[in-house]
Amino acid sequence: MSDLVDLKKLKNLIAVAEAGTISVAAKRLYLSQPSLSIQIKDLEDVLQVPLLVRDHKGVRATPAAEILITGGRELLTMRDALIEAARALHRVTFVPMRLGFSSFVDHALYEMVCSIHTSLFPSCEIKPKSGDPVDLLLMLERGEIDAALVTLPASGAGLKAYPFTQSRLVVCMKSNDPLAKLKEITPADLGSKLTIFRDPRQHPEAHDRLIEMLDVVGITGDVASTNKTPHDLQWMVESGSGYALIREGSELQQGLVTRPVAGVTWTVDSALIVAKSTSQRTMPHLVREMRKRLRLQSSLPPSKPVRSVRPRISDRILPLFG
Amino acid sequence: MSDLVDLKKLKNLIAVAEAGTISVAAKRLYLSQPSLSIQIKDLEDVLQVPLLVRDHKGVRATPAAEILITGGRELLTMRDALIEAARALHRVTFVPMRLGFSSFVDHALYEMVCSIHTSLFPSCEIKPKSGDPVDLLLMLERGEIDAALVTLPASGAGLKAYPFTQSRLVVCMKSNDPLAKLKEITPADLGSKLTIFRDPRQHPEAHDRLIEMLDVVGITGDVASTNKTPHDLQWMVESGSGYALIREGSELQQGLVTRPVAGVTWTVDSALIVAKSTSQRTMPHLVREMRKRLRLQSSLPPSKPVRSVRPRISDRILPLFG
DNA sequence: CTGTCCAATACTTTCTGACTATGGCCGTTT
DNA sequence: AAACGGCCATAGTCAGAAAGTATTGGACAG
Repeated sequence: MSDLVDLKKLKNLIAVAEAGTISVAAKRLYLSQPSLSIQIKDLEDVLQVPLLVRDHKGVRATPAAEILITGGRELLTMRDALIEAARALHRVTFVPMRLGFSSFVDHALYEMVCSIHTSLFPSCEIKPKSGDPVDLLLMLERGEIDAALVTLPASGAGLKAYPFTQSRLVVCMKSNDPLAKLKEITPADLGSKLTIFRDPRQHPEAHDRLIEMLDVVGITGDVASTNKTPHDLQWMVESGSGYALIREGSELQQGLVTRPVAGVTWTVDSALIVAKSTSQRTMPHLVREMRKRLRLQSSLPPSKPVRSVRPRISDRILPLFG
Repeated sequence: MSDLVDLKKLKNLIAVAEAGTISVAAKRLYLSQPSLSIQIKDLEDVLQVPLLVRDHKGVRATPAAEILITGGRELLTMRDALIEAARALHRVTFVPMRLGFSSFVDHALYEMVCSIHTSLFPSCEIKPKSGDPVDLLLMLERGEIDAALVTLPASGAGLKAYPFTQSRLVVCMKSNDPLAKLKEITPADLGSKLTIFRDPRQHPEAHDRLIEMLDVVGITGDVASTNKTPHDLQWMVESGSGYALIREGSELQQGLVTRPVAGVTWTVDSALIVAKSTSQRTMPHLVREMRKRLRLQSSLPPSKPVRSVRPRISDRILPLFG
């Protein structure tokens, strides 16, 4: 019987008791409410003991559950100590995780990757390296870094991409621009004023695709200004040299606004690229946990029919590899 | 990281260390060798510590593994105590498991069911009830028993069958019978001497199918003697009133032998029948564990192309239910 | 050499576990 | 009252984890 009670279940029971309701606990645990309900029910079935008293405003732990909770906490700390002891004995230090990131990747995503990795592997140091996607991919192939956060498309020998987030692209303009009065911009409005771009050399594939997509709606992307960072991009807009496409929800400088483009939905995908041959064994766990957390909060806010920057469906499934 | 180390893995690590080789431990744990290898490897990857020193004659635990093993044992006993405590608090007694069985079901199977159930749920009493399949199924439908071990086919409203074992049927005869000199009997040899049967009223469906199968090879099953138990069946054979079909490998009385029938492979399936609505929440676990144990040792010893007593494939998948 | 024993790898299959959607219950609000 | 909102439970579906099979490779022992 005891094999049917594992530490994960105990941990979740504790979380439920602490939260006072299953739904709240589920949120904290990045689980759905039914999953957690079922876990508790399984415990009750196996032990044949009621653990929670349910009422309309939540749940309360029964005395039996209290025992399990205190004992469970003890077990959990003992397990941690045990692992600590075993690792200390060998005096092993984790090989640091060398994480590359492009400056055009959402900072929150980068933070999330770091925080999840350190919460999973507290003693594993992260060595961040910022760089251009094209360079990062090369470094990955050479084994100089373990993973990189870049925007798709991204390809390289022996690399695997795990798409994490998808954001809509919107037009960035000065707030006193005449077009800023409109709720939406039509492609025609943009005319030839979409001139401010990210430096194509940073990510040639992404640039080509973007130009391609613009072409589809009749916009010729005249690259007048190329920029190394999102910050520079906004400065250029501010200085009045034209419009730029940026990630919806980006933090904006004073005096700038963004407007969606009517009739199209351009999106940009951020992904973690990992070399299949990496010696970092932490990567699969990191990816799994990231996916778990992003699952529930995913999906773009509904606005327009979606049409991706990346024309082929296959890209979404296997954006890269050769 | 610690969430990636669960008690099951620790338990298996302990088993490996105790066994000295992964293969042996796998057998004891009713697992395949690769599964266990992978589990250990996962642990080593997560902890980034080598746990086993492999050589050609097995494995040896590293110091780090020793720590995990002693600590793990402690954790396991603490968990057991914890569960015990929680259950004791509520003074819950398991509702006993009422298990029916037909006397024509292999006794070893019955023993196995009981031993697994009590090893999973030590404090859950088993109340065995022997009876005829037809009666047992009725009792199941009425909720008077929780599960029954019978031979297929078996059907009933709201019942679900879990086939466990499949045995070949062989002809039982006196050892001084002229046919006993042959290695195999042909259906023609049997002629009309196959006259000793199980009481058809005990299990009408099974009887009908058997007659049907005999008919296919041109044997008319003249039911001259009907018997309530396998024991009685053998007595009848011994007394010389004819042949009987019995489960291969059955224990035989003095003076009796069995011979396979050439050209056909008749088999009999034993299954656990469970009422879907039973209040016994232990049943799913019992079934799962039984399947796990039978998986590795399953499959009939190769002898002849197989042809089942039960004519339709669908029976194997869903032998019953209405 | 060849056979045996053990562990590791590659690939496939099974089944757990998590999700979505929905329904019922109970208070609170309009 | 009726409608709404919060909470838990159930049903049904699906992806991914875990287990299995088959095979390879290495290291003796005969």
